[in-house]
Amino acid sequence: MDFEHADALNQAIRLLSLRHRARAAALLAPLGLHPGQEALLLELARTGPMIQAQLSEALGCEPPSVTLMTRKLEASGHIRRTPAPSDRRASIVELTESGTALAAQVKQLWCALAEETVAGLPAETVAELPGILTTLTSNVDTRRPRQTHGS
Amino acid sequence: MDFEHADALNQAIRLLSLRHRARAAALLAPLGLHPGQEALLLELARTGPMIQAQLSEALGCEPPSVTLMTRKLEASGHIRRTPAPSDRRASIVELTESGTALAAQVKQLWCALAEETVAGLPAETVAELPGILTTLTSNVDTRRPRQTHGS
DNA sequence: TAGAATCAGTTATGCGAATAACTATTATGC
DNA sequence: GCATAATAGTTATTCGCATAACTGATTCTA
Repeated sequence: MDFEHADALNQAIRLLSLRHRARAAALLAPLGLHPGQEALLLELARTGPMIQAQLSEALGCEPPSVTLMTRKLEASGHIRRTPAPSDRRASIVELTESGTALAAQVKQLWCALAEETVAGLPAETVAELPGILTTLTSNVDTRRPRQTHGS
Repeated sequence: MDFEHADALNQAIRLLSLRHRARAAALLAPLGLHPGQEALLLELARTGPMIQAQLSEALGCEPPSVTLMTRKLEASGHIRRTPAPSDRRASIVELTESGTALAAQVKQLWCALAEETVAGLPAETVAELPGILTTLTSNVDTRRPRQTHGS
């Protein structure tokens, strides 16, 4: 691949990151959330209470990041951390009532953001987009080094 | 769009950001660069000397970010900042010899990264990928609100 | 069962990037 | 020409995310 195409691709990914995150930040700000925190709330809403190591795995970020995010979400009252009975090293993280309500709001925002993001694209492109992006992601994934399609 | 699809898309974009950036960081580290700095070098290599406001526009990030990045790249000797003769507010940023050589290395890495990123995708998907990503980006762009294809 | 390796979580630190607030310069309008 | 607006750049602060180094708890093993 020549540099022109390579740069177009890498630059497009970099800019999409910036803009999509900035747009998410703008939508989440009225809820008092910073981008990244919504993923934690949504994961808890989807899967239920879990320990931080599982959150780290599910969110695809490192444990220290989870420590800081959980601390802030706990301070704002959206999650609760309780010691795990079977493992005194671990903390069980779960949504509070406030957090559950907030997650429901985030879900709506999330749909609006996705629709806004793919506006103007043909439906079939939209349909295959998640798969394409997932392939790209696993191609450059240094944590789980390969395993493209989960078949 | 229902939440399942919306979340799949938003999450895929978020994860691609994290992983692509992390992979870029791993490739750039041996050159002494942090991700984001390579874009500045490549822009200077492509367009030539320019002032920071133009860099901010070209890179799609805010002026304070440019201030910090230019300071660090200047400290490591890859760029040079000289006062603009016609405007005493502005600084002209240009590559040094070291920066020019580094940019050439970055170009090679950039091609390798792009090829790695799109591995396993059909050629026609790869061909339309930059356009799709650019559309997504301008759909959520809060700086230049719309104007998808530059026709 | 004692020692080693592993694992959960935290702290410290550094980076990119953002906003807000500020200085200094240039351009504009009357 | 002078007051006002707009522009270039910086500083201060905040956030997410990363790595490195560490503590404490658990598990494996010899």
